[in-house]
Parts: sequence; C-alpha cells; structure tokens
Amino acid sequence: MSTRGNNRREDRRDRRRDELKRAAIDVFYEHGFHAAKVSQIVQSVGVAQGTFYLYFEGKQQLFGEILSDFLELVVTTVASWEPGSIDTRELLREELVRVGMMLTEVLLENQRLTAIFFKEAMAVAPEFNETIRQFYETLGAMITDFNAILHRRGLITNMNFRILAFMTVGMAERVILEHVVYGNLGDPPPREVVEHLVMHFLAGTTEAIDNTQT
Amino acid sequence: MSTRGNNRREDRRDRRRDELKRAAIDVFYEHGFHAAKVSQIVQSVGVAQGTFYLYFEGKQQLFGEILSDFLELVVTTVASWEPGSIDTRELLREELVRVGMMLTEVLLENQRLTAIFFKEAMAVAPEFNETIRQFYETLGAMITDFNAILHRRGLITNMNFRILAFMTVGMAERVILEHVVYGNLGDPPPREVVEHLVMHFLAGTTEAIDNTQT
Amino acid sequence: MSTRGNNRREDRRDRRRDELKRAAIDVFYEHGFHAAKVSQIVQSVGVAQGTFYLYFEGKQQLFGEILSDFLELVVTTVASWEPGSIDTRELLREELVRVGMMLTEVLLENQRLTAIFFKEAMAVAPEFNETIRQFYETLGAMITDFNAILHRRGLITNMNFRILAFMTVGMAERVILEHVVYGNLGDPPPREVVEHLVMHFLAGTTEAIDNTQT
Amino acid sequence: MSTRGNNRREDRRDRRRDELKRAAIDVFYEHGFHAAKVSQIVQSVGVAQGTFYLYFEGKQQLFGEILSDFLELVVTTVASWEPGSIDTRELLREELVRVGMMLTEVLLENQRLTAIFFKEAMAVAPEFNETIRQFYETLGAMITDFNAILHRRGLITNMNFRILAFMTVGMAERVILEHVVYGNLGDPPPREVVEHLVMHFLAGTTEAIDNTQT
DNA sequence: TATGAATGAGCCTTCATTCAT
DNA sequence: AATGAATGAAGGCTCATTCAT
Repeated sequence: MSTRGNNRREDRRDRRRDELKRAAIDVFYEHGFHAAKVSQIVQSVGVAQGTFYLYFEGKQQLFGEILSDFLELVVTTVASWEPGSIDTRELLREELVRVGMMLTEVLLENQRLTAIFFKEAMAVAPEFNETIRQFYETLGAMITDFNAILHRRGLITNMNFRILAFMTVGMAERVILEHVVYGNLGDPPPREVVEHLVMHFLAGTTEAIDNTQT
Repeated sequence: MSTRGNNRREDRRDRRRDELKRAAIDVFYEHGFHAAKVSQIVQSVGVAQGTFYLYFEGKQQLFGEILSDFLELVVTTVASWEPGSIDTRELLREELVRVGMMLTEVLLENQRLTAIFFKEAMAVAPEFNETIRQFYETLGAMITDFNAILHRRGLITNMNFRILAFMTVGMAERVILEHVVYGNLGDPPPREVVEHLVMHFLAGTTEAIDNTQT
Repeated sequence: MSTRGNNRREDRRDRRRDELKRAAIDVFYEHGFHAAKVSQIVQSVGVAQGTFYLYFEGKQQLFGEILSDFLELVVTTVASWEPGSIDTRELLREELVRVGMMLTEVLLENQRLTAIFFKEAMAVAPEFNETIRQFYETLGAMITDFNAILHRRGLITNMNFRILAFMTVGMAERVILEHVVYGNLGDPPPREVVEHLVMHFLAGTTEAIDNTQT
Repeated sequence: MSTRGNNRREDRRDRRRDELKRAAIDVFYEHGFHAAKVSQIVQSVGVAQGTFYLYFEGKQQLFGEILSDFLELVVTTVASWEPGSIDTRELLREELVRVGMMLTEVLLENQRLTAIFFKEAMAVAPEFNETIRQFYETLGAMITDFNAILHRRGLITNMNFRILAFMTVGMAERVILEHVVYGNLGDPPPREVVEHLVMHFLAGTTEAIDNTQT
C-alpha cells in the first residue's frame, strides 16, 4: 500500500529531522548559537551540508523551532495545573509540589534545551526577544490570575499579585538554572528543592505577614 | 608643567575612552553584542575606525570591560550591606529595604547596562560565562553565609540556606528585569516593589512556616 | 503487438518530454535561464526532480534544445523564400510581405520562445554564443546573396550588400522584439508592421536614392 | 591644506574604483555576468576580496553602474543631436552622419561595454530589464518625435513614425553589434557603414515611396 | 520509468582588525 | 593620537545533479 510507503518515508524524514535537531541542540549548547556552525551539526550526524537545508530553512529558523519546543514543553507542563478543587493550604501545597516536580523532571530530561533557553535565547535575534517576552508575559499573567483566585478562596493574603507572580517566576527560574543547568545546589534530591520553593511561596503569602508589615 | 600636561592628556584620553564605552553600551543595548558593529560605535562618537583600537583591544575585550563595570556596580552596592549590628527582624527588614533600594536605584541609573547583562552576557563568549558563574557563585555564597548568620541570631528559621540564597537572588533578578529593564510591572514606586520582595523574604523565613509544613 | 507497445511507450515518452520542455520555456521566460530552477520546471509538470534527468541531460542542454527549436523555426520559415521567379519589384514586394507575415505569425505563436531568444540566449553559456553567431552569420550570408541576386536582376541598386543584409536583419529583429515580445508598437495589425518594413527596405534600395545622394 | 589632502584621497579613491570597474568590465565581457566571479575581478586588480565591497555594494550593483554608464554614454551622444536648423535633406544627411559617426566612435572606444550591453544586460536581473525597456522606450519616443518634426518640415514622407523609429534603432544596433562588437562586417571604414545607414534611412523616407504603396 | 532524498562544490558577503600615513 | 583604506578569514546557503530504491 502506498500509504504505508508514505508513512515509512515520513517516518524516515522525521527521524532525520530529529537527529539534526538533536545534534543542533548539542552544538548550540556547547558553543552557543553564534559560534555554532551548520557544518558542525551536519558533521555530527554524518550528512552533507546541503542536507541540513532539506529539513530547516536555516540556522536561525532551526533555533526558533528549538525555542518553541522548549516553551511548549514548559507551557504544557505548567498549564496542567488546575486550581479547580483546591480549597485548603495543604491541598495547595501538594498540588504546587506536584506541578513543581513535573516541571523539574521535564527540564532535567531536557537539560541542554533548558540551558540554551536561559543562556542564549535573548541574544540570538530581536524576533526571539519578542517571543520570549510574550512567554513571560503569558506566564506572569497566568500566575497573577492564579494568585487572585487563591486569594479569593482565602488561601493567600492580599498583596500585589503581579509582583508576586514575577517573584515566584524568578525564584523558580534561578533555582532551576542552578539546579538543573549547573547542578550547583549540592545534591539535594529534586523533591527537596521543590519543597523549599513551595514552602517559601506559601509562607510568603500567609496572613501572618500582615503583622510584619505594620 | 609636564605633570599638568600629562594629566590633561590623560584626561582627554579617559574622556574619549568613556565616550566610546558609552557609545558601545548604546549599540550593544540596541542591537545585541553580535549584531553590534564597531563601525556603529565609532560612527556615533565621530571618530575613525582605527581610533577604537587605540582605546580597546577589541570588541570582545570592550564587552568584558562593560561587563566588569556592571558586576562591580552590583557587588559594591550589595557589599555595602553589613549584617553586623542587626539583631531584630525589624532592623533586618529596614536594612534589607535600604540595600534593595540602593540596588534598584543604581540599576535604574544604568538601565542599558542592566539589560545587556541579563540579555547578552551569557551568549557572548565562553570566558564570560565563567566570569558570570563566579559572580553568581560569590553572590550565592555570600547570601548563604548571611542567612546562616541571621539564623544563628534567631532572625530566620532553619532551612537549606543555599537554596534560600538562590531563591532570593532569582526573585530579585526577575523583578529587576521586569521592573528596571522592561518597565513591565505597572508603575508602582520602586519602594513598593522592594518592600514586596523583602516582605516575601522575611515571611518565607519565619518560624511560623513550620506550622504550615506539618 | 510489441511494435504497437513500443510506439505507445515512445509516444508517452515524447509527450512527457514535450511537457517538460514547455514548462521549461515558461520558467525560462518568466525568470530567465539563470534564475530558473529545475525544481520549478518539474513542479509545474508534477513530476519528481529526478525525472527531469531521464529526459534531458541537464538544464543547460535543455536550453540548447529550446534554442535549436527556435532557430529551426526561423530558418525553416525564412528558407521557404525562393527568389526563383521574382522579376519585378511588385512581385518582390509581395513575396517579401508574404515571408514577413509568415515569420511574424510563427513568432507570435511562439512568443515566449522569441523572448527567451532575444533576452537570454547570449548570456547562458559561451557555446551558445557560438551557435547564435553562426545563425546570424548564415542569415547574413543568405540575405547578402539574395541581395546580390536581386541586384543582378535589376531589382535593387548597388550597395554594400552585407551591410544591407544586417541592416535588414536588425530592422526586422528590433521591430519583432517590440511588436511580438513587448507588444510595444501600439496595435497596428501585424500586416501593417510588415508592410512598413518591406516598404522601407524597398525604398532604401531603389535607384532613386542616387538622386538623394548627389 | 586639508582640502588638498582630501582631494588627493578622493582621487586615489576614484582611481581605485575605476580600476575595479574596468577590471569588472573585462571579466563580465569575458565570462558573462553570471559566470564572473568577484574573486576574478579583485585578483586582476591585485587587491583583497573585501576591498571590492569598499567601492561597490555587490556584484549586481556594480553591473547596474556599468549599465548606467553605457546608457548615459549613448544618450549623451544621441542627445547631442539638434534638429534645430536643419531644413534641407542634405543638411539632414550631414547631421545624421555626424551623429552616427560620433556614436560609432564612442562605442568603438567602449567596445567591451557595448558587447556586455547587447549580450548580457537583459539576462542579469529583472530590475535591469526595466531600466533597459525604459531606455528603448525613451529612445523610440525621441526618434518618433524627430521623425514627426522632420515630416512637418517636409523632409520625410508620412508613415507610422513609431515603427520607423524602431526600425531605425534596430538597423543601427544590429550593424553596431556586427561592426563594433564582432568586427564582422569586413573592414569598411566606419564612415562607410554610417553612410549606408543614413542613406537607407533617407531613401526609405522619401516621398517616392508613396508610389510603391499604391 | 519514476522517485526524491542526498550530495557537495562553490561563491558572495561581512566585519573585526591592522597598519601605513 | 588619529585616520580610514585595506585586509582576508570564515561561513551560510543554493541548487544542479546523482543514485539507491
């Protein structure tokens, strides 16, 4: 059946594409986007220079794709969070840890991708800056909304939820960078790291802090 | 007097150097390091291409200098903090706000520099990655120590101080990025932003949190 | 019958060849030889890239064939002229108009081919220059001979018949280019254009001109 | 005086530019635009590859400049014609010969330029096609107007002056091509060639032809 | 016959850096 | 100290052609 043949061909095509993309991630990771050469990528896969351009429009377009892959990874994971039925701080804590662990695991599995995102993405080309800004904006807005919901349910205290959102984002990303990308936090199991983050988030949002403010 | 003559000459030299460096910051800020051209820098100062090399070894070396300037700015400011006499949480809070405000002001005054640091620095060349890693390591270690001291004084609860340190760093830098670089936090006065950060830090480190954990 | 089968196969083969050649003419016409891509040609026929090379040795060889087709077209048409029985200027005029009309019609029917010849042919490859030079040389020599014959019959006056031949060629080809290729001569019917050409040729070759010269 | 220094520098700059342009003409002439390599051009001048780009934006822009040079050469020469005081056919003849000789001389002096124009110009890039079409349109319109004027003065008979104009252009350019570019007209002195052209033009435009038309 | 993925040579162009003046 | 013309290495990308299936 020709369909089968086509499927086979498609499969082969996809496999080659992935191979090249993975090689590119390695090269970008090792040398950075600007120092990365297409010749290095194809060489490490063992195909000719021209083959690269059968699968990607060019070096920059490929980077864009890699970036998108990463962002989708993160968004998909984070969006799996559902504040729906959460109505106690204990449930909230559990849920935050669950999502935090998922994210940590996903990023650990894609360590190079994560590193490229944090180190290179803003410095490749203006158009990607825009993409990334939008990503952070979306993330920030999403978390801001979550915070507002949690507040309405009496789970967190009142504060500037947008600032809170970006504090949370920053907290998480620096810890991710040090832990996932550089392995620079000693060797606590990931769960301990995530629990610290969640604890800190929760503690920083209890009513108790109102006393401190006065 | 020859000394005076030399001084004059030195002054002129320094002034030109600064002029070029400032122009470079603008160009790096606008186009990013890799897209920035030496020709743009010299053009905006109005000197010839060759003149650039009388003052700097090259584009990358200049970037290194700019990076150092920024790091020194931050280190100097942060290092002005002295946990010495702090013995109550209220004093701690005040002191943290003071330092936070200083840092915020310094970075606001050097907004372009700050932007370049966060967006470009990791993607220029491997050697700068090293510099920056060391900077973060130093910063992390310093804050870890501070945290330990504060704990010993009964001002904060027991936890993994290193994770706490990087959480704090991340919290601060993301908020700085959004606030100082992108003006993306609405327009709360800087003080409000800083106070939120400090509040959150303090709340996240009180004994009270132990209850939540149980 | 195997003969029949072979014929069928031959037919199919020829049909496909022609299809490709026609597509090539369109692409050469639209983009010019150098900007024309083999991929565009095969795509417009709906066959695979490799198929192209089953029918032609390559892009340049195909161009050569197209060029030959055009030259043959012209030569065949022009060669249909027979000064044989012409013995009055009126007959000469009629015959010239007849041939001119035939040529005009043939070129109008092959407008793209004509355009490609005039615009591209000399700039494809040195070997084609040679072909074209020979074509013009043949054409020039032929017309020179015709002129000599006409002169011997007292139909045209004495002059440098070779210069006259190329004047005639040039007159015709520029008018063809403007009329056939660019439609740039307003919309006189082709016959008017041809009659102008013939008139001019004849007038420029009567004895009468001797008076003017004096 | 700095002015002098600048002049010197300008001179040197212009000289180098011309050197490169002349080399380019040779290379374009010899290999055609598409086969011509920038490396060949710079090599023949003895400068580095990059130097080329100090003087020209690129290979194609340079071609555009060469083309403009040629067109200007022709236009300037042709435009030197002034039908102003011409009121007899003899004067007309003399004036046409004069302009024809000027053009011939100019083109002979720029033989390679002329060859490039006729062989390559239409096949380099679409934008140049436009330029050239406009050139011919201008030329055609100019000559059409001249013809109308000459007719009003009773110097030439009535006919389609636009067709006549393009016939004249074609006559001239083919003869130029054969004579100037290929030296293919035997070795009559240029004057003889020009006089043939003029004679033919004049004869083809006398009242006498009206008889032929009837 | 047909396919289309793979090839790989080759060229234009950029731009940091140098150096003679 | 300043100039700016010259350098030349380096790499992304194209596309006609091949060949295993």
